[in-house]
Amino acid sequence: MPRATRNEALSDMSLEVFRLTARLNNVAERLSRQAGLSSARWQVLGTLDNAGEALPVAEIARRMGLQRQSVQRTTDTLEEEGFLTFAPNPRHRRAKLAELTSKGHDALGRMRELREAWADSLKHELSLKELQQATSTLVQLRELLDNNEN
Amino acid sequence: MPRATRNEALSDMSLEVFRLTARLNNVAERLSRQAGLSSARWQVLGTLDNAGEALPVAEIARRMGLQRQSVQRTTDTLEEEGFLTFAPNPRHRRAKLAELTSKGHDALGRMRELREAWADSLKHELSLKELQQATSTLVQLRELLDNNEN
DNA sequence: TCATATATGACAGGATGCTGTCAATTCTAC
DNA sequence: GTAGAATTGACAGCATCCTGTCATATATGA
Repeated sequence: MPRATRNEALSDMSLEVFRLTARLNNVAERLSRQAGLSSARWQVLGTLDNAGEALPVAEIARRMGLQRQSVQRTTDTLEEEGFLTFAPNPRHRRAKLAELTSKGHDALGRMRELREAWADSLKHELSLKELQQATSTLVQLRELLDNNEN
Repeated sequence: MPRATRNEALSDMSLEVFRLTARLNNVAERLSRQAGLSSARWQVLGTLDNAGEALPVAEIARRMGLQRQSVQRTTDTLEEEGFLTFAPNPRHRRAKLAELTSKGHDALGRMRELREAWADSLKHELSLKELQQATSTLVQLRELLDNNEN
């Protein structure tokens, strides 16, 4: 494959990722607002729920691929609003463990309904295979960027 | 295709798009800093260059898929720093036309070199076909979101 | 023509990403 | 065991996205 062509394809994909991100964020903001959340807060709660256990902030950040300090603020807000609480961490005195409250679980349940309704309303021609293949390519690129520190 | 499976694939892809965006933005910030730009400013200049003609701010925003006001501030900064200028628009008194200065062209030239060097250093196994197929899927989803106002 | 709708830029404020720095805590190597 | 490295949270500041509102300019339709 010609070098220039490959580079151009990479560049094109990057620009499209940026464009799509804006749209997806808009959708996430609109849906999550109906549950008293935002896109960022939803993702933090989702990460916690997905983990199946209480996690320190730094660990949530790693799983989301964001900086510690970005997640810190979001998590603090979520605690203030009662969506999660901090429990003592027997393995680290400072790194308290964030865990969902019942209010947090309720909000996530509501988000699941909203997300399903939204996805169902999206009449699209994209096949499961297409979606999975595209996702796989995105994952490969992300892992490459993570490992090479490029 | 089962509804739940399709929805899950959509959700998985969305989360991966968010993760990849963070990495791509990091790369773009690091590269563009070397040319006195930022990721956002680079994209604005690139959009102007790609258009091949002077454009009002609102038109740049449409092409980038961002809100007018977001691009406005970036463009104002670029003008202050001399990367572009505003020329009168014979077709609209308020909507002045942004066009690259020679400093803007120089910066973009430098960015092209930096981008090529970066892409060349990225030893990856991603085929041209994979990249293009993934991009095509992303485009389809974005257009769907644009048209359905979902 | 003229009233209304639409498009544009200006300005302001909020949310959330980043970076940098510091102290507290834990881990690692000797 | 102890010194230095790494991790973590706290705090602060900046960039850039968003939204909302306003006045101005243009386009549309009766």
